[in-house]
Amino acid sequence: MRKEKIPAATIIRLSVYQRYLKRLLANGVKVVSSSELAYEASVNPAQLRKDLSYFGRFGVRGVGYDVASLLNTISGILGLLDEWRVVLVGAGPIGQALLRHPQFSRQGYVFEAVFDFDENHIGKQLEGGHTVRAIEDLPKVIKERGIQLAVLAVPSERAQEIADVLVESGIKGILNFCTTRIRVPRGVSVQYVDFTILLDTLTYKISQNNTGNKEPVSSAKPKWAREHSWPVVQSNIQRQGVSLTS
Amino acid sequence: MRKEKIPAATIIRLSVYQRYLKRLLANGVKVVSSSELAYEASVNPAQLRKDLSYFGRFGVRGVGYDVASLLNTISGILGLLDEWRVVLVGAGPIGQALLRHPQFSRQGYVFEAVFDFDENHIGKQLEGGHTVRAIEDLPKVIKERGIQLAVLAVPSERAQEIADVLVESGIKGILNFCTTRIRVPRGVSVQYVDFTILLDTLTYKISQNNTGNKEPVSSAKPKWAREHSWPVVQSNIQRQGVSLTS
DNA sequence: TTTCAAAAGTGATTTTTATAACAATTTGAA
DNA sequence: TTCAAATTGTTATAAAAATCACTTTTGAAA
Repeated sequence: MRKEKIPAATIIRLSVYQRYLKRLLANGVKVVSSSELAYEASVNPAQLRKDLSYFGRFGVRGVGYDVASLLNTISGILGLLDEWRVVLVGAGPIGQALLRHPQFSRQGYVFEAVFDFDENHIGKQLEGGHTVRAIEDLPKVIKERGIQLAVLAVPSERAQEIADVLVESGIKGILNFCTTRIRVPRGVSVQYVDFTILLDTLTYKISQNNTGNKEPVSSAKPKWAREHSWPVVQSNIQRQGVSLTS
Repeated sequence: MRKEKIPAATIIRLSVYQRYLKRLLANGVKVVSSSELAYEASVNPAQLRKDLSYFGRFGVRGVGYDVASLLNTISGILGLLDEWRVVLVGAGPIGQALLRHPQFSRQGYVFEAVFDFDENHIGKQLEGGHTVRAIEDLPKVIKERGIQLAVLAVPSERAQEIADVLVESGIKGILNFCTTRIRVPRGVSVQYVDFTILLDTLTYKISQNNTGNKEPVSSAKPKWAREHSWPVVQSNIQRQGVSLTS
């Protein structure tokens, strides 16, 4: 079960499972079955078991998974047992909104420093106690503190230029809110957050439906839904990626 | 070439192609080859040609694609030739940042109204001339103006509840910034924007690299990169989805 | 004209991913 | 003890998607 190539979609699903496991744990649930957890995450239970099987055997047959222990296992796989420090580049509306987004700290991400190249922003105090610093300080801060993650929220025209600086300084992962594909060397990963692409896929679907060009819908209830008699809302995570990684 | 099932990833790539075509057009480029455009979008040129072939034949052999015409074609496929009106639910930091995000209007999306259930927000004037309205007004506004798209940026606990209202009111597509999977009936689509999931995939990769558990890297230059002698930075869009649609 | 290089379109093939199906294990009740 | 129900782990199968490799078309230079 080792050594096999692990689908990118599996990692994304692990993150979703992790989130629901946290909620179960908070609710005092001790044990969960693949069917239950898969239902929460809107995936096929066989998929969930398969996803886990890439990494080992964590359940008890006939019983299910221990919530606390599976949560810990998945967090470990994702590398989330420790805190991750992140630099934010770009203190515009999106950047500032992210600083205040509770989900980041809840998941163990800590914004260490904020940078911008706009003279008007530099030196400004932001909510949360961050002071906007000049891009020139980036390499120093990243190297000194050994930071590996960056959130990139600058105007798209400057995305590549900043990405180069980040990579040069030792950043290993970039969460990119810009609308340009950036190029990074092997060993550095990029994930894109691209709202309008997603909206475009929605408009595509709506347009299809409106023109009567309906998707061939398999109206039958999928077999796995019958494992339990839950209402079917097939909103699978399959193929969700947004990978764009390199 | 019609009637075939169209991969979700194809639609996402169309959106990426569209964006680069816009830039080419703005730069006065008249004609582009599949290799050039594919390089910009970081995909395999055969992939691009195949993506287009689902919808028709738009190029000229030996020549390439007319930029203006292909842009128009793709925009039409995606349903982007008209303006789309959107309601925003949730006037928190993320929601407000989105209102100010230029990419939306550039792509033809117009925020028609903003809603929140927080008494402290309701009635507040936001930059851009929007006044925050109470959730109670949602159904009326959506129905009266025939709005089909919604951006959902409320606290996750309330996501499903609001989604139900949106669906009930006639919304056909939801861009969901909440961290809960929402359930919607067939005919309604959902796209998830989930920052921390993406960060988690970055930490996974970084952790892998750090533990020496490297991905099996195919060090050879992919064949398609040899079509032109460009430097290879394999950051494919393949499998990017974030679909989670229903 | 003829020839050649460029480049689209597409069927065939390969790769990747998801699903199904079932044997193995566990628990608890008869 | 034995049996039945629950539920995992995993192999086999199917589905989906990406890539290749080849054919066709075009335009331009010789």
